[in-house]
Amino acid sequence: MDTDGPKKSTRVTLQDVANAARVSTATVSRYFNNRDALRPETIRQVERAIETLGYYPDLNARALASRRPSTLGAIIPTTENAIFAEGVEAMQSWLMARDIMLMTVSTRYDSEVEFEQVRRLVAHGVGGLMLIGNARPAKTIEFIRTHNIPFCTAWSFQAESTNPQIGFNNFAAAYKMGEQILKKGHRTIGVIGGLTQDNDRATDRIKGISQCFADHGFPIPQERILETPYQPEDSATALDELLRRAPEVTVIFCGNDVLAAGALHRAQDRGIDVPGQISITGFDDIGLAKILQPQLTTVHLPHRFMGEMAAQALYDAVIHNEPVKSLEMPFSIRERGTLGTLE
Amino acid sequence: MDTDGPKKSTRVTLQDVANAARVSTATVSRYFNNRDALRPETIRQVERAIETLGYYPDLNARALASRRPSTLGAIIPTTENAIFAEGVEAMQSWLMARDIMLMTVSTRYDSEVEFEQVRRLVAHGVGGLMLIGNARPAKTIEFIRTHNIPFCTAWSFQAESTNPQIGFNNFAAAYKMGEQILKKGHRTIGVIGGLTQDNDRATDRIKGISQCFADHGFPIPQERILETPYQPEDSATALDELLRRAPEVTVIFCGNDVLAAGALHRAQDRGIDVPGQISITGFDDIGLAKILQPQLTTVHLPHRFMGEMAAQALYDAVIHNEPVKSLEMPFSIRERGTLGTLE
DNA sequence: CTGAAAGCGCTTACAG
DNA sequence: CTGAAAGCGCTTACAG
Repeated sequence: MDTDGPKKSTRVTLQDVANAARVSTATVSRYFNNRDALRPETIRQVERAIETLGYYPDLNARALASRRPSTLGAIIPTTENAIFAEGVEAMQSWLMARDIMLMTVSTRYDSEVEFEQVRRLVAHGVGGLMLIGNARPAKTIEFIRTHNIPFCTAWSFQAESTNPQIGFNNFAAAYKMGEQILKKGHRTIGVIGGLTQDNDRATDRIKGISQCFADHGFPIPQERILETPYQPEDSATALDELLRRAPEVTVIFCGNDVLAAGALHRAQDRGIDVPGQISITGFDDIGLAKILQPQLTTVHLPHRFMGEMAAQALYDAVIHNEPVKSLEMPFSIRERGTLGTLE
Repeated sequence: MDTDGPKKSTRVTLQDVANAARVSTATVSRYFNNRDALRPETIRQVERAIETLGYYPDLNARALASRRPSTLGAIIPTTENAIFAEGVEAMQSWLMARDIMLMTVSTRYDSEVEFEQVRRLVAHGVGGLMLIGNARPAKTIEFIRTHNIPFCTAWSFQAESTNPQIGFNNFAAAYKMGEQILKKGHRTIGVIGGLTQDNDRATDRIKGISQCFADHGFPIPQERILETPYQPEDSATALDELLRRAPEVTVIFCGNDVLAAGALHRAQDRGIDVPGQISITGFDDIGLAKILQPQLTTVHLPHRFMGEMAAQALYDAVIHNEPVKSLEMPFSIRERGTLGTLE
């Protein structure tokens, strides 16, 4: 089988294939990268050698030699709930079909951790980077630009941002949900939003619902707007606090589905009928929204589509050297069970 | 700043640092890998050069040259619900603290996809691999062994398996849940399990609950055991079917929390009180279990601990050349709201 | 159409 | 303690 004396490594290399096929490594390389340049007969020889040796190229070595990266990075706030999972999964599938690996890491909603993750991924040779949202210390984007790495942000689209963005208008989506809530007759609203620090999605969603109610003549008092970490327990606590401060609210706008689930759970625990006594709305439309009882009325987002578009934008940037262009994604309100009509 | 003429690449390399520090690349390399071998003064020179140039090592090139991998792979059935997310997240954190990147990919519960993912990760140079469970076509493990890649399986621990496993005994856990159910007075049970094809967790859980009820004199008729994909909708459909076949059941053992959530949701939709009229149990104790109303009685697993142990086992194997040793993890029953006492 | 050779960014015996 | 040189597994002008 092995006619060239002892091999030290267990790994089958290009060189091994070249020896077996009695051609140069350049030719074997061309088999993978420029097959048209080879004679049919040569192709067959190489093919046979690859087959019998069970050769698989070392993609890192290829990336190093060709200066064409084989990995991209996605940095998301959390992997532990489904908010980003579906989009990232779609992104990964799209890229894998093109032989690019997506490295996904999380920040726990901490912009310092995010910065560390950026450096780590760059050190690991990612050719492009997707980040979530636009709010973060300037040094992070500076670092990425300095290293000349194509990037985009996602899950947010802000006219005022200079980042390439594949996202949606969180302000407008929250505003629209506000109109829906108003249409149902609600006038007295509470808000349980995510922490707005370095989080433009949380910020814009709170701004959107606030602006909407203000525009319609029902400005939301500051004490009815709560910020909380993204854990169901935190949201449950926030619900208690909100009801203490303003027992008169008839509806609670939550910054995402996880917060809505926590609030719903606590309300039901306290014997409050949803939506009979209090309505609750979510945001994101993750799988959870349809498992809850009643199902969540929430903002639907095109998670998979957004992931694929981000993948494509980065791919074109890294492989075809195109600039990453922004793309605004649509959203819509999904009316389900937790938003009731008043009187 | 740059005294050595024009640079083509934008990337700062070891060579650049060596030039700036007026030492050889070997010395700069030693700064990272064998600092003790350097004079304090040399260290300072190199440090300064690194600082001013903003140098970060290319970890792939390092891995190539040192034959020490910088990445590990985790292949899990799905990233879209939280079943594996917490464990993998813990694994990733543990490895990152040691400068190893974890590449996570999913199989959609398809063992052919899993095989493809193994090849892909190996091509991308992972030094070790974690797979979920022990049931899969033989070629997958053969491929891994042929390539001499350390691996372990997780989320399952079977005495009869020859794989290195960092997992728990699914059979015993299901059996224990069965005892708990019996203790509550239930005798007529239905089962909604996951698809058992190439899935030892699903298989062992069904076996465990079946054995338990049989041992206690209440064997479960075949038609009261349903297998279904892991989507809440599938589970909802399964509940309907189960209730059609056997309206007399007082409790439903579900193969995991997502299935339990789907069954719970459908039951409540049909106006069935849980646990008043029907009890439901889950498995895994993911975050979801505590958001549902009532909260799920389920099997608690040490997700984070299991992830960290898998990380450590693989790390020791890859870096210190130790064999991967199996480890059986504990489990426990979490009594919450969905399992009621019969009369 | 194909090969010899240089090079991608590192590490590591081997000398001194 | 430090450097010159070979090598990790690939790709790609450059010749022919």
